[in-house]
Amino acid sequence: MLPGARNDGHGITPRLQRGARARDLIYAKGRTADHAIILCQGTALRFNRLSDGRRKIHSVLLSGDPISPSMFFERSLPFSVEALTDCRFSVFDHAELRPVLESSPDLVLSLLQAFRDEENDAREHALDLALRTAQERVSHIMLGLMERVKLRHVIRDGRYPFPLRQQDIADFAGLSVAHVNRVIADLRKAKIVEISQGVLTVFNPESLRAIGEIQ
Amino acid sequence: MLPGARNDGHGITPRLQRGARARDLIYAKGRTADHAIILCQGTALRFNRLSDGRRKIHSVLLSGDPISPSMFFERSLPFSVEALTDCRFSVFDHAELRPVLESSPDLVLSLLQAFRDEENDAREHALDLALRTAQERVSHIMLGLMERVKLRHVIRDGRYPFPLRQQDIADFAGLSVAHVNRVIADLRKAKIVEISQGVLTVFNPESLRAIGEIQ
DNA sequence: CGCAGATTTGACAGCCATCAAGGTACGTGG
DNA sequence: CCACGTACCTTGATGGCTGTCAAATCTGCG
Repeated sequence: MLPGARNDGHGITPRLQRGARARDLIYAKGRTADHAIILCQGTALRFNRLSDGRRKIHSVLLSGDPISPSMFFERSLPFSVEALTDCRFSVFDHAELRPVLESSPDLVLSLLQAFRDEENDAREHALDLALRTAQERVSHIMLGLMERVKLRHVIRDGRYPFPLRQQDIADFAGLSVAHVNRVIADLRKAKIVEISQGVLTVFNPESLRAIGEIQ
Repeated sequence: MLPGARNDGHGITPRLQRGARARDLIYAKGRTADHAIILCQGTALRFNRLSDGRRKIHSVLLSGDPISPSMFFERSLPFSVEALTDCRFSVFDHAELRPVLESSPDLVLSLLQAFRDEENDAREHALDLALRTAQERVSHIMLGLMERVKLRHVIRDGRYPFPLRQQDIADFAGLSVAHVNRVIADLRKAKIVEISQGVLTVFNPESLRAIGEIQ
């Protein structure tokens, strides 16, 4: 199925299909936008940047993810979104969305559920940041992304597409690049995982889960 | 207005009014519950506990706050809730809630907005944990609570009701009690704030904001 | 080839955790 | 009235995890 021919299963046709190159800004924090955006292809990052240049990545977006559930009824968001790889995404106008939402209770329900998932994610992430070590956080990030990538790709030989650079992992896990590098080096030396050319190879998933699995 | 006489402004009457003593568990993580709970009086904590006993506080609930927006349409939550002070709360049955929600679009909208606020809160909190120092986090927690308490109480002489113990602040900020104590001691020595008997006295709000205000 | 971006590594420092001990306030019971 | 227990706050000593800074290496690409 071509991206241009897709809809969301609710009979809504996107007004626009658009693309972005890796590192392009898809949405700038606070910018007014009367539309919702859903990622169709590629990987993107939700993040905030502080005045001193430090960055916090809130989540990684994969194909099928909306930029944010809020964007279905809000005109601006409190974070930015940037393409990590080349992306394609669909744009849905608020004007066209509103009547559909108002007449479709189950669409509203999936919106509520999307919000619930986002909130649970954010809470779990905060728990990680507060209580887990660097090793645990990095492993947990890998495991979380692996789970989601599995739903979209056939995985062979434990090789997962993994487009995050070490700087991205650092900004996600609240660590310095140097330390993320050391953590990954340790995982590599222990023959648990290896990252190379945007591919995460998992040699020992049990050990990885033992370190990064929550609860 | 008596708590028992309150409703939420949408014409829904709570099925039950209930109370809890300080330190009582109001809701246990994962427990099935076919109702939503709204705090009417007192202060409560949303938290998770790890198997090793460590605790992460996700947020502080004040009067008027729902235990969680999810609870309006989910049967269980992924965290527990405990009374910090003596509390009163209202219980709304799902069975009675559902038809009201389905027939009232603006109620659903406020639910969506509540979710948006929760998510933004959680994200901002994660950013704090990832990028801020202990001083900044503790000050930020104080400022956030002060803002919300201002909406509910008349504040005189910079004296805010503040029921969190140092252990609670630690579990909220992802710090050890010992270090929270040192941070608070520094703030006291700098004549910025003082905590005593559940009252936070702010001597120098400008300095506090200079440390803990975000952006 | 040469450049830019990313990864890797080492030396060093600092923030904060851990552990331990003591202090204070307050209620309870003898 | 005092002894005692409990909960919470306070403080010091020590160490470790992780940040900072800097430089070298690697990689892809024009």
